[in-house]
Amino acid sequence: MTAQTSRRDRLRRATLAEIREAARRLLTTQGSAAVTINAVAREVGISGPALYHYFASHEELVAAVTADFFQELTTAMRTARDAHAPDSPAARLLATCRAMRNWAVTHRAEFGWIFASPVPGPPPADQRSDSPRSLAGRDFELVFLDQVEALWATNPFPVPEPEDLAASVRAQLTPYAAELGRELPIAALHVALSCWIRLYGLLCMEVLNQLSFAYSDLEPLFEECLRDICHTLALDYQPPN
Amino acid sequence: MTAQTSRRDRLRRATLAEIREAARRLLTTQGSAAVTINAVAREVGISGPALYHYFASHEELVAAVTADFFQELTTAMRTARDAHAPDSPAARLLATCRAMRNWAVTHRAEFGWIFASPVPGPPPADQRSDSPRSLAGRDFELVFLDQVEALWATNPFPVPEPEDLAASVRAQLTPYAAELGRELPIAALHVALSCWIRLYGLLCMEVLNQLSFAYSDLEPLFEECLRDICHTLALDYQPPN
DNA sequence: TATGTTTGTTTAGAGGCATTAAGCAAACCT
DNA sequence: AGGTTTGCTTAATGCCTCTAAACAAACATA
Repeated sequence: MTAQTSRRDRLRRATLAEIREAARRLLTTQGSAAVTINAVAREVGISGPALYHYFASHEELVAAVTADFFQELTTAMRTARDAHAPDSPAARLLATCRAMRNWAVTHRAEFGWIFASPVPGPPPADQRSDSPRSLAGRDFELVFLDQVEALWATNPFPVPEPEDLAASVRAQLTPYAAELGRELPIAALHVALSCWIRLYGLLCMEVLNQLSFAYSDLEPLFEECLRDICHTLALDYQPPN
Repeated sequence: MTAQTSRRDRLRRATLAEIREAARRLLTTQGSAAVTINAVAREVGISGPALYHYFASHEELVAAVTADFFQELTTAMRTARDAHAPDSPAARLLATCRAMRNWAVTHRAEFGWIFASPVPGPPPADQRSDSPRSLAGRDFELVFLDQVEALWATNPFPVPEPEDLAASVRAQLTPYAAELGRELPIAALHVALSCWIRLYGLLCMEVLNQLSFAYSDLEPLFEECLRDICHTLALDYQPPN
């Protein structure tokens, strides 16, 4: 099925990679506004419109680069997780989260790009959920959720009683839970997502410089957040290193 | 001191207001990318470069509009707060926070603009902290912090022991506390900021559509967050309405 | 009141960006 | 060997930011 890599195929693949690298280089060195079709083409050594043979539009190039970032971040998290045995779920979850923040602060431009790049919500009908960008984003979320699911299987954590879970939350989460197809009750999924939102939201605010008016190093806040999350998930918090 | 409003002054002021209104209209109807100098000028009825007599650059126009949004949001929060007597601090704080979310979801474009608009951190030396945009942003944060301070004065909430507060947090917060000049111990300030970060972060993620993959209506999540915050601040949570 | 300055505006223009169109040459396939 | 696909180029359109030059009306003042 995988087309035999003809000479042309290999060249094309190499150029595609080079283009994405150039785009990323421009982003990290000169900011997101510098990632223009023309500038990237110049960087690669081809002339403007030639780039349209590789990406149909500026938006598509942006999406491809975003997918790259998601994948790299996801890989970093998975790698950190796998450095700990499956029978110590707390260590695995903490390592995953810390790897996430570590990637975010060592790749601020890329992490901010993931956020600030236009995710205009669901205007284009059902959001083309098969685009590489969406797939990579999905995969990213799953790193966390899958671990909570594994945790639930062996060390179930307390969840709100059905009567304490707002009916609308249950209604909203039902389709998503079905789409996930995981063995996680709605209430547990809600707890997991709440934790995820706190983590992700904190990093978002850190990288978008919304907290620099008061804090310069958010690592202690992040660790406090992890402590809270461990408490919520009935895990033993362990400080880093 | 206030210059007597000559005829020219009045006209200028009117044009300035009209320009900012036009910019906002373009933002809400066509998205942030549509807020260009040319488009705004067209909307107002003057021709491109004329707008440079009112704003020195596109960036400055963006900053002015951002300041407008901050002010409007701040006013909405203060108004909601003042609808409750000063002797029911819980009601005042809850009303403030709910007004914040209400403004955010009824003015998604504006709230997202506040976030996504380039706050490139502290590259320009000390961040020109006297720009209208920065002042308005400062004022916005104070709506929340001032209430926590008032709360602290009458109903002090539990704060972490000094030995539980990371030394670096204390070090980081000391200059900010001094700059605030409020009667709030560092530990209490830290608790207040943690609450603020959760609130603001949740709204940020909601408006930036980072949660739409699972939730469509985040109001219940916001109320859960408020419940947590009330618990942290030793307040009685009261459901809305 | 006459004169000079400030202010609001316009058109022209430079330089950049996204994108499309037309054309050319090398690589590929048959 | 000939036709097709692919990669690339230059032109060209229309948008953008921003500067420059020019002009007229409003203002200030001697």
